[in-house]
Order: sequence, then structure tokens, then C-alpha cells
Amino acid sequence: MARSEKKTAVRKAAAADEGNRRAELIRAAGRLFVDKGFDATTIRDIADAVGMRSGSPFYHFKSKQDMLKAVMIEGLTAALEAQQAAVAGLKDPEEKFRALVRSHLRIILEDHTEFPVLLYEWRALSDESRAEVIAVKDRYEAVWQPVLRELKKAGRIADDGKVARLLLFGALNWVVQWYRPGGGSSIEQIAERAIELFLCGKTDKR
Amino acid sequence: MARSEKKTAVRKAAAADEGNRRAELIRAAGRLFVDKGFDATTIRDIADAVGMRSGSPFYHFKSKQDMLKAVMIEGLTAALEAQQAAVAGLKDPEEKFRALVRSHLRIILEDHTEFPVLLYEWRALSDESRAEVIAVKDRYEAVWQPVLRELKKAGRIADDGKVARLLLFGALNWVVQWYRPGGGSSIEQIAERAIELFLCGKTDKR
DNA sequence: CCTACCGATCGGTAGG
DNA sequence: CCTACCGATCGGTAGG
Repeated sequence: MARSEKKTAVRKAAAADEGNRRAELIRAAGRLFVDKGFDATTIRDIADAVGMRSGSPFYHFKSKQDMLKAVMIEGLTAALEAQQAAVAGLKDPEEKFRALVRSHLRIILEDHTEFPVLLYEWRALSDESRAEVIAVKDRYEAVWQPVLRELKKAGRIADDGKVARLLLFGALNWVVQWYRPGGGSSIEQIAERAIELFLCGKTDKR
Repeated sequence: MARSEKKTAVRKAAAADEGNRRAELIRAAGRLFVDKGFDATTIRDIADAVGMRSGSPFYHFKSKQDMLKAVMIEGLTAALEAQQAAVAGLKDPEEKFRALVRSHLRIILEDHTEFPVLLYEWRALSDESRAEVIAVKDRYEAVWQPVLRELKKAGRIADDGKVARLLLFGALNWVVQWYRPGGGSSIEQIAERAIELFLCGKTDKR
């Protein structure tokens, strides 16, 4: 009994360790993919970043493609959680909307997230991986839908259709292209401008 | 005289031919860069597309980087011309704005343009090339500035600052990511939605 | 997880 | 513009 307990403990510790190394790889790969792009990042770059030899990442992932998928799903999952926390307890649709915009910008711009990889390496994903990632992405976007519908009902946005939603995401996602931390505008300021742009019928309802 | 005339003619024809081949390479490279990305496109792909051998593109361009720069400047120049033609003769700021939005979407979405390369391969550009491309890009964006200022004065948009302008470009540029020809929405329909989104104070000024 | 390695590919060049 | 080629690098694997 004592022996099997010990064995289980060892196995658990080993499993935790493996999970940690895997998570480290995902984080390092994410950062590199964001900075240099998927194609321009080599397995050797990633291995270096976590202090491994070039062959070792393949102990944790069966291919570079597989790492990309893992990075994206990790980023999406973190985003999904942040988003749910942001709107939790809010009732007013405009407040919810403001919270979603702010949360989305933070996820995209704060540099400890792997999320932006999703935005720019979509093309590098294999067809099979893409299907898996889309499933999580749909869950993320689904949170916006009812909020937009309520805003439409309240007359605060002109349209809540698919095109309008994609234009909105575009304006927000594009920010990764030009935002520089410590630059002209803070994340909060950009969020304010964006909200103002989308809810523009706002102040002049007499 | 006859001989030197002939020589000149031959030289001119040769120069034109070289220019044609160069232009063909730019077009083929542009299409491949849009479809597969800069890194994933090989010189051999490009050479194949125009019926050359793998070493020959280097007769026209000194490096792959150089081709990328040429593709971007070509795309920007075409866009600049299309844009100027679109607003020529228009007086009303709202009309000008509508024309600019439509022109921009056409340039981005109609598949004979190299413009989208600019949007997604910015990172692949070397620092030196980037400076050259930025100069042309600034001229393109400069056309929007006075139009937005007039719209602001007329109370049709909330803000004409840098952030607002970038959010606007973001919404439009992002369309490349999801637009599919023959899909749910036409370019004109998307343009309408975008204009409606940006000029949202419009219809309800009593 | 490391060592040692392989096959393939890629950007680029010399010489004509 | 082609032929023939090179050096470098890269994703991935076998065997421990």
C-alpha cells in the first residue's frame, strides 16, 4: 500500500511537471509567434526560450502545427474567462457592451496573452486544427450577440447583423497593428473612443 | 543614323520587355503573398507562376525582400490613383466619405490588387524598406484627413482624431479576413453598413 | 528530455 | 534569362 501510494504520488508529480513544461512551451511559443510570426519562428527559437534542446519540444507536441493550435486554444480560453468575468453581474446592455470592449482590448493588447496569434496566423493553421479553434472562437463571439441585440432594440446601434459585428471586431482587432504601450493613447482611452464610435447615437437622444 | 535608330529601338523594346517581366513578377508575387503569406511563398513558386527558372527572378530583384517592397508600393500606388479618381469632382463631405469607403473596400477586396499584402506582411518588411513604404502609405491616408475634419465640423462623426481614424481603417481593413466573393454580402452592401456605422448620428437629426 | 543526425528545402550566386 | 550549384537552416526522428 505504502509503495503504491508513493508510486501514485511520483506519477502525479511527474504529470504536473510535464504539464508545466508544456505550459511554458505554449507561453514561449505564443510570445515568439506574436513577435516574429509563425513561419519565422523556429522550433529552435522556442526550445531556446525555455532552455531545452532543439529536439525536445517534440516530446510535448507532435508538430509545430500542433503547438500553434495549442497556443490559439490557450489564448482563446483565457479570453473567454476574462470576458465572462468582465460582464458578470452587469445588467444594463450599454454597461455590458463597455465592459466587453474594454476586456477585448486588454486581452489583445496586454502582452502576456497569446490571443493575437489567433488574429494573424489563421492562415498558418491546418484545416483540421482550424475546425477545433473555430469551435472555441464561436463561443467567444457568442457572448457579444445578445448584448448587441439589446443595444439595437434600445436604438443605440444601427444594426446588430453579422456584417456590423464583424466591422466592430475589425476596428478592435486592428488595434494590435498600431498600439504601442506607453505611446499616444492608453488602452482605456482607445476603449472610450471605440465605444463613442459605435454608440454614436448616444448623447443626442433628447 | 539608321543603325543608331535601330539600336535605340531595340534598346527601348528590350527595356519595355524587362519592365513587363518585372511587372509580371510583381503581380504573381502579390497574388502568392496574399494567398500563402510572404514567408510561405518561395522564389520558386513565383518563378513557376511566370514560367521562369528559380534563379531568374534575381535578375529583376536583388532579393525576396526587394520583391515584397515592390509589391507593396505597386499596390499602394494603384490604390492612391483609384482613390483620387473616386473623389474627383465631389464637393459634399459625406459624398466624399462614401466614395472613399467604397473605393477602399474595392481596392482591398477585388482580387487583382496587391494591396492586402501591405496589411498582413508589414512585419516581414525590413526596416529600410518600411520607411519607403510608409512614405507612400502616408500619402494615401492623408486624403482621408480633410474629409473627416469636415464631417466632424458638420457633426456627422464624433471625433476625427488619430485613434478614431485608425479604428475606422481597422473596421475596413479587417474585412479582408472574412469577406468571400459570392458570399453573404457584396462589397457594396458592406460599404453601406460601414458608412451607416460611422455616420450613425445621421438619420435622426430632426 | 538530450545527442546526433537526416532529408528536404530555401534564398541566393557564378558563369555563361 | 538558364544551368548548376552552394551553404545554411529547418522540421522532425531514432535511440537512449
